[in-house]
Amino acid sequence: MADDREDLLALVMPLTRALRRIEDEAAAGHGITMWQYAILSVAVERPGSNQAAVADTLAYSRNRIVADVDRLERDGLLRRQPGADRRANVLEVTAAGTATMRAVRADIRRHEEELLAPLSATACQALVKSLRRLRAHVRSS
Amino acid sequence: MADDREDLLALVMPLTRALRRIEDEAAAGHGITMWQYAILSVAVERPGSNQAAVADTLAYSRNRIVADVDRLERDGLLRRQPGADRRANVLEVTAAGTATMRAVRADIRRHEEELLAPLSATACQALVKSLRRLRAHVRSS
DNA sequence: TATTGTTATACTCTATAACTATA
DNA sequence: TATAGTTATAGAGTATAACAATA
Repeated sequence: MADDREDLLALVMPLTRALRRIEDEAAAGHGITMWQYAILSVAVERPGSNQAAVADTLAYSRNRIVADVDRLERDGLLRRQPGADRRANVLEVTAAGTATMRAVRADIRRHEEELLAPLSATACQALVKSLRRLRAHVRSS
Repeated sequence: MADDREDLLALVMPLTRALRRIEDEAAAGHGITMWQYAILSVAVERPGSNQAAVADTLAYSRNRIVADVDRLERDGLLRRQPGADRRANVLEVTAAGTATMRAVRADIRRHEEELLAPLSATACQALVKSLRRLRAHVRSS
């Protein structure tokens, strides 16, 4: 009853905040937002995805992705391509879009390394492994 | 360059979301919000704290805490006590407030256990240890 | 009938700035 | 002058509902 262990949320939230800031700043450094970077990432890694699929993968919103895709298309980082299903827009990332995505990702990786500095290589591997397991678990429940 | 490792944020965000929902629902189950539960927790664990100190501890806002303290005081879970510095309100949790806080915490712990189920006891300890180290690191930077 | 993309709307959360009373 | 608490306001973020085109 008098369980005085610390809340897990209080343990994880500072880390999440720091990671969020890293992605915000890295994306802003290349003229896009964190969500736009995430959209480019998924569109590159899962070619043939439409807007709904990308939004669902990111646990993002099918409404809000519209404005982001508008912006990415206007800036020439991505194209809406008609697919077999003529309702859907297949998101095709351009060469410029891929380059921007990779540049943002490189910046993110650099700052993530600094953040992980206090952990040993094995501790870091164990952390990633545990986080992957927990993610799979919360997704299936 | 072509660093194809996954973003840490994408790894941590689902976990944070699940923990956030656990706390939201546990607090709502006892008629308060997650932030109000967090305020009660800090006020209990650090007696003599004023509103600013509690807000800072939670990385919350000195503005928004006002309405939460209003609500907690109105419901008899907490009192604003004048301290030596008459500008400051020392937050004194009532017996009812302590009971509510512990009840919410017990519900949170129960759901946290379910969430951590896929990890072994040693993996769980290692995870908490690594998260504590990372939190200390991001706070000091 | 259901789904994709889209738009509009409202609601919540958050950040900023100002004000008061004390110090 | 600086700080604690308070209030008001504006902005960002988010959720919900509706619509047209297509399946």
